[in-house]
Amino acid sequence: MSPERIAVSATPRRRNQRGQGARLRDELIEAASALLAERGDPDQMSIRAVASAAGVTPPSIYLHFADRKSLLRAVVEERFRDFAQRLSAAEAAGNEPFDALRRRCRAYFRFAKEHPGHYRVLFSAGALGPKGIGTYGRTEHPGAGSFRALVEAVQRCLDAGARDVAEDRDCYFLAIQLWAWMHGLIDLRIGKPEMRWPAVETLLDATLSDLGLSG
Amino acid sequence: MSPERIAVSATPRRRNQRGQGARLRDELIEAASALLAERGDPDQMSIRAVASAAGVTPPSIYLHFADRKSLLRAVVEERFRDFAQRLSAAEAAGNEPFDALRRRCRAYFRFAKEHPGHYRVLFSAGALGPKGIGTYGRTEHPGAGSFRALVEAVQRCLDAGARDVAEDRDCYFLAIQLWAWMHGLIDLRIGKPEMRWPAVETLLDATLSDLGLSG
DNA sequence: TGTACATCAGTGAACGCGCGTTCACTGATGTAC
DNA sequence: TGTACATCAGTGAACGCGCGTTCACTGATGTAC
Repeated sequence: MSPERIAVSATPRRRNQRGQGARLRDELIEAASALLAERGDPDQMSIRAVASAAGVTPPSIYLHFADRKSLLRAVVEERFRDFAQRLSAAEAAGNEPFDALRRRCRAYFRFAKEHPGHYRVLFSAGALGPKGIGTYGRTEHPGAGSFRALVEAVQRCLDAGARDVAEDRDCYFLAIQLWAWMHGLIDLRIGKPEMRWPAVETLLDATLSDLGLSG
Repeated sequence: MSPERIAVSATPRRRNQRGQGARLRDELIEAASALLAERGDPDQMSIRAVASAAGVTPPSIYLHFADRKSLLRAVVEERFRDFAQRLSAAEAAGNEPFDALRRRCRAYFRFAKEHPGHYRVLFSAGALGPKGIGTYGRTEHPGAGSFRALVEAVQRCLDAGARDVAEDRDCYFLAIQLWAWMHGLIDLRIGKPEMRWPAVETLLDATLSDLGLSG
């Protein structure tokens, strides 16, 4: 019954060779990632559950991470890296600014659909409670780069002649509007799956058009 | 140190008079509401914390609620009622459809700003985990009425001549766009307070205009 | 009017659980002489 | 080549904690006779 008892690997795991102890670090991050994907809640990523999923006893986690928060932080950074890379790759496949922006947005929705647990951990308000990751202090937030990339993608659309009705809105303002809208749609869909939701593609095209960011 | 030990009322509470036992039910809902407002996470609303806040021992909660989930459900319904009433009252102060819709939206943002903890419990994806409230089954979701009211407010704008460029979008589609956008903005602001956010009023007016729903 | 009794609004102690973290340890493997 | 030793990658047991829920109980208050 107790979830930590569920063995993930049938083979009970062989101790790493001398000098290869750091491998466990990666295995722990991977196991913790899987737990977050499945549960979608950082509180559920317990030291004991991660250890069990990695086929190891709880104290061995402390050989590689100072505490639970450090492990969580490492996992979140890893997931943000993956997220950023997917979106950039998708955008790069576009051959002009409007297409590129649209591809970036579609990749955003795709990530959320394929990894809803991770999406929630990265972006939902609930992820940052007293037991969450807390503040990042003076180091940059691991998702900041992706937001900058979105702002730049919007700017390229403006440069290409979007919103030709002269407006007082800059790329930052428009990026906030677009991001908030995408996030809200995703978060509400996760939280209220019983509602009747129009297709994401249709909604995205409509919104890009409303914002004056379609070709 | 243990949070449940923090006495909320200095006077240790007097037992209700005979026949007035049901009063504790309301006191428990109120205490639980305060906890949710403060913590913003249903998992933090523990039986023991609620009991302590109400000045009562944990088992007495079971005199009025079958289990933790029932209590949580009762609190959420209460908060949804308050939410719906505020938004309707705000909308009613408008004298034409565009103004009414705008007032409804502003009241939505106001509720989230004044009660961020409750907002998260009502609307954020994180609120519905395995330990959350779960599904409402065949009874209507307690927030359904508010969404219908938004759809109707949008429809009145359409009737009043919004989006005169003939469009294929109906009031439901537009309400989804608007709601997703409002929710995303609120949820991101709660989760990423370190970012530079434009004023909500400015953003709302821009978005209503983009959607063709301003007068 | 007085008293036995029923009811009501709770209480106190206990249960088994999973949690983060600590500490002393073990046993295999490599290295120095 | 053989052996003592150091190092490394973990383990096993335990700590104190808060949790949801249960059970038998208590003591004040109203009611029947």
